[in-house]
Amino acid sequence: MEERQARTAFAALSQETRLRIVRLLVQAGPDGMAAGAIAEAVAVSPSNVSFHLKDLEHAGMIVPRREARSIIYSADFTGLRDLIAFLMKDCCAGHPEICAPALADAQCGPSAARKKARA
Amino acid sequence: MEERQARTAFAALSQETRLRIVRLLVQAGPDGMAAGAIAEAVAVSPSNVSFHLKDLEHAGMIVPRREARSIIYSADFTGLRDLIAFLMKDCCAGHPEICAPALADAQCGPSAARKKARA
DNA sequence: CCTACAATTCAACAATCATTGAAACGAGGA
DNA sequence: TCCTCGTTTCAATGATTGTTGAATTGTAGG
Repeated sequence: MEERQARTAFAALSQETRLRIVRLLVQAGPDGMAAGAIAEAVAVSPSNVSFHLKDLEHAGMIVPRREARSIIYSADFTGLRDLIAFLMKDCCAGHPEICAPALADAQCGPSAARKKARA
Repeated sequence: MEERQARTAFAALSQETRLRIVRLLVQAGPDGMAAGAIAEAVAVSPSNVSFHLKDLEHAGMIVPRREARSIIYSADFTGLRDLIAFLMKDCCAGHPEICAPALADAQCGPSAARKKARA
């Protein structure tokens, strides 16, 4: 991931409403949520949520799809993953021994350790 | 890590000069660099670098120490680690199978895999 | 074709943030 | 003590960003 792209993603996540939207959509999973439902969930006006959704989409954090009259947004797990990778690469650059413990603390779930061991 | 703190960190990293400073200090390691040296390295005025350093310090991304007449800044690896953990927790929440592959891609170095396997 | 609905776009305004240069501060060395 | 160097603080300015409400676009049903 390029530095410029990473900065755009960081900027997107630094805003309260946008971060709440991302967390909401991560929880919602691949099914996603309609723009209107998101607006209601985070309690902001439709035009405002649209503004932020566009920003998040541009930052590669969410992805839209049309479904009947609604537009459904869902988290872009690839984008989120790439951002984590960028951060880890910078954090650990030349100092794996300092950052490595973070991996243990930040494990996603009980299966993660096994997946690592396989490698 | 709290959401508010994470947002402050994201905001800090979203600015070009600040991100360059963080990457510079990560590379510099625990020894860190003096404010003046940082200013020269990223090619901005002393007052401007001071402004950004204060912001990064407030965001928990760097830590200062006095040394003779200079003030030495170094990367706050704990803060960076916490931010990664926050991102992974949000990204993976309820979906470890989607995010887990990121760990393999983002390994710090060749020794990381062994350290994981040990766990 | 007309109406209703979901979402976006637009223009305007308020608020926040980045940059600059001058001035002030604090720690050493002569 | 006085002077110098490294850094920070301050006030002013310009640039970005967030918010609001009205107008617009696109989709579906009567």
